[in-house]
Amino acid sequence: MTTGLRERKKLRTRRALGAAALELAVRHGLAEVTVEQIAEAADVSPRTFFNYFSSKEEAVVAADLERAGEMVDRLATRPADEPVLESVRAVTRAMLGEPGARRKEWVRQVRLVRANPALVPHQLAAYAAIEQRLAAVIAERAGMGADDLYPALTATAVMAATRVATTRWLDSDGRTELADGIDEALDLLTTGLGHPPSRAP
Amino acid sequence: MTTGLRERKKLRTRRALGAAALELAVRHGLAEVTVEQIAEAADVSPRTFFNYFSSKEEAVVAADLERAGEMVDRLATRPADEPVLESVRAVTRAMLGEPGARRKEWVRQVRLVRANPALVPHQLAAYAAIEQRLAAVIAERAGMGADDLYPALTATAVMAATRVATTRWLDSDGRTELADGIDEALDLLTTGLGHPPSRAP
DNA sequence: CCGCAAAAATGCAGACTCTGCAAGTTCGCG
DNA sequence: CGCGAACTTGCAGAGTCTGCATTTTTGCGG
Repeated sequence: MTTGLRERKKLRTRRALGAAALELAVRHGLAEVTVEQIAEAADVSPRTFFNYFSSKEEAVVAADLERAGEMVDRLATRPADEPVLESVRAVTRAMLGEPGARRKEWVRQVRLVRANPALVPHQLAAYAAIEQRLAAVIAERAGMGADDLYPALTATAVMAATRVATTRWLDSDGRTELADGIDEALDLLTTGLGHPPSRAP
Repeated sequence: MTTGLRERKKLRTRRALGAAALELAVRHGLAEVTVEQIAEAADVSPRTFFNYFSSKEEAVVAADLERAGEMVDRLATRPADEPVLESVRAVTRAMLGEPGARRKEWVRQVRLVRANPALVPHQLAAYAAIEQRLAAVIAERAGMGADDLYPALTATAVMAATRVATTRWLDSDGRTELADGIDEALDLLTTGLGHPPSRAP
């Protein structure tokens, strides 16, 4: 087992801090929340907070980073001969299907980011970190290096597709299905962006 | 004319601050530079610095934001019946061709970002701002709304392509031509990411 | 040319962020 | 058990960033 009591406790603390940050930010507004409050809510000292995150923004975004990381992990387990974008499709649908309380948490977080432009840079930074890992997975599939153009570009494009679809879904305010939006975006990437899609079917 | 003396002076101050921030960061390392030093170098008070930028990171990245904005402006002047990705190609080549001292400045800046991960979020935030405008231009071309999927996704994808190509170009350390890399990336987007490109020609 | 109202720049106080360092505490391995 | 590594914590200090009141510039109409 890779999980000593030590590691588990650290993870719990980390999550507690992230959750507290999100909770407080949603309730009082990001700007009104101080690191001291977050630390107190998670029952650690302010100094300890900074041992885990370098800012409250990072803490708020941490859960999403973890989530995206899990997505890449799952991607790595898909059959190697499946086209990459198909794998993404499958994993996305799977993750969107399962959710319990985590999904609600995620939606709150995404909404918070929209409401606080100050969070955007941090969210993007988190995604950028994931992109690296995603590129590695794609590269392996394609039998290329992680720094070849195709894997790198595909990784960013996939993240972009997800982001755009998510944004549109939020804007639609429940009138669309997120998984469908992501499918549509992935379709566009698959067939190429050379021309606008012909009129809706 | 839209440019009163007032506006011009403001722009000059803004640029002076950005340039000073970049210069100092390159010379002494980003972490070693304080807002006070930047302000002094630009001959304004520290307080004034914050009237223009909300952090030194933002100041460092400002020039690139301006540059990207110019790119979108030029894009808007291309013939409306030209395929979007072709327009991007043309504008990119044009801007990469012209440069005088500005290009060197840009390269320094991009290198600085690579060396300081702390800048990544800010760089990405700048690009995200541009994406909005880019999406609007693309939407107009395609006769769609700026929040339709195609324009939004294409805009992010184009930015992503540029970013990836730039990164790869930097890594290649002068052994490749940036414009070629961007072309290649745009080709991929045009033909679709469904399959890895067949072996090199 | 003059003087005025708007726009900018500035100084200052104060709250908060974040880091290094030097203790304490806790955990798990032998 | 008992020790060393890993964590947490407190503290001091430099720096960031904001609001507010004040002073300086600038553009304009008379």
